[in-house]
Amino acid sequence: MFSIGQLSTRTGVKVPTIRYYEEIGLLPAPERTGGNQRRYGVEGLQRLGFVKHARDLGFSIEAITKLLELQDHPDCTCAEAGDLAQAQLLAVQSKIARLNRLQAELQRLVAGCHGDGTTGECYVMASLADHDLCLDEH
Amino acid sequence: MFSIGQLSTRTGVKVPTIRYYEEIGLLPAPERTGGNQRRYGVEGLQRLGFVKHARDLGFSIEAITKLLELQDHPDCTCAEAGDLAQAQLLAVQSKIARLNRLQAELQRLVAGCHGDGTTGECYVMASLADHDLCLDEH
DNA sequence: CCTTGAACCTCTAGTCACTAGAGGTCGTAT
DNA sequence: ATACGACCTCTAGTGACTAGAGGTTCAAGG
Repeated sequence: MFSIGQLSTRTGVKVPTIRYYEEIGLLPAPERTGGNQRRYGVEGLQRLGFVKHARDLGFSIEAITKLLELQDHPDCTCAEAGDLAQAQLLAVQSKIARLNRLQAELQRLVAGCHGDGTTGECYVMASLADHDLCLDEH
Repeated sequence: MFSIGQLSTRTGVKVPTIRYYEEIGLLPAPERTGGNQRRYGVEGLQRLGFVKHARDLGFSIEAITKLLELQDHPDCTCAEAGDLAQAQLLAVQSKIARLNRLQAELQRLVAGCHGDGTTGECYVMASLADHDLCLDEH
């Protein structure tokens, strides 16, 4: 049996976050001691590990809820899990593309600034004020 | 003079968001008509354009507040603006690195799923449940 | 057995950057 | 004069937590 603190150190999920997950129904309410403290079994640890891992991969709580439902009904087809992962992959890829564009502009912006003038003639400020100075859309 | 709606269509910032920016002090309170409606001049339009552009580049409201202060005192050195842009660039780059790692794992995850089994034997589910199946840390 | 102190409990409120909705007023075109 | 869209304020909600107050329980050392 694990206390909530032990679960926290083992999974890397903070204690208030674990309680929050329970509150929103992502984790089932565990047993309690006579003094009303949470005690988790191995299955609680595993479920939280699953949640943590999926969160690290950027899955939303909503998506994780669906994944957990699939996990609880292991005879359902796995296509849906694949779809969720696929959607997550596309979201990640579009974020990367967008960030790459931002990176390019920020690099241009930083390169143009020598830190030796006043903001009145600063390329960073001018570029932020005037979108037309950007090379591409964002 | 522009109404809040005209400002919205010209900058692409939604009307409630403009009011929100005013509320938190990012935009100065504009003039009002006799009937209490906001009327903006060109400088209001420009300031909102600046904010929009910086937000699109991922600057936090806090950072934008600083940038606007710098803009309002154009005789200060621009080094600080450069620092903010530099910090933003580093943040973007680390996000990109992280997302690239996630992308790799998600691709592996999606590739391993053929959508023809049950979740009991699904690679997606197994991989999410067991972090040890990951190739690298995240 | 007793005490100490860290870990636990609940509850409320705050974070960021908005977004949604209710219920009412204003401006402008016909 | 009358529509009707755009505007106003205010409150509350979003996601995914985080922080703090104020109180209780557990486990280890004496």
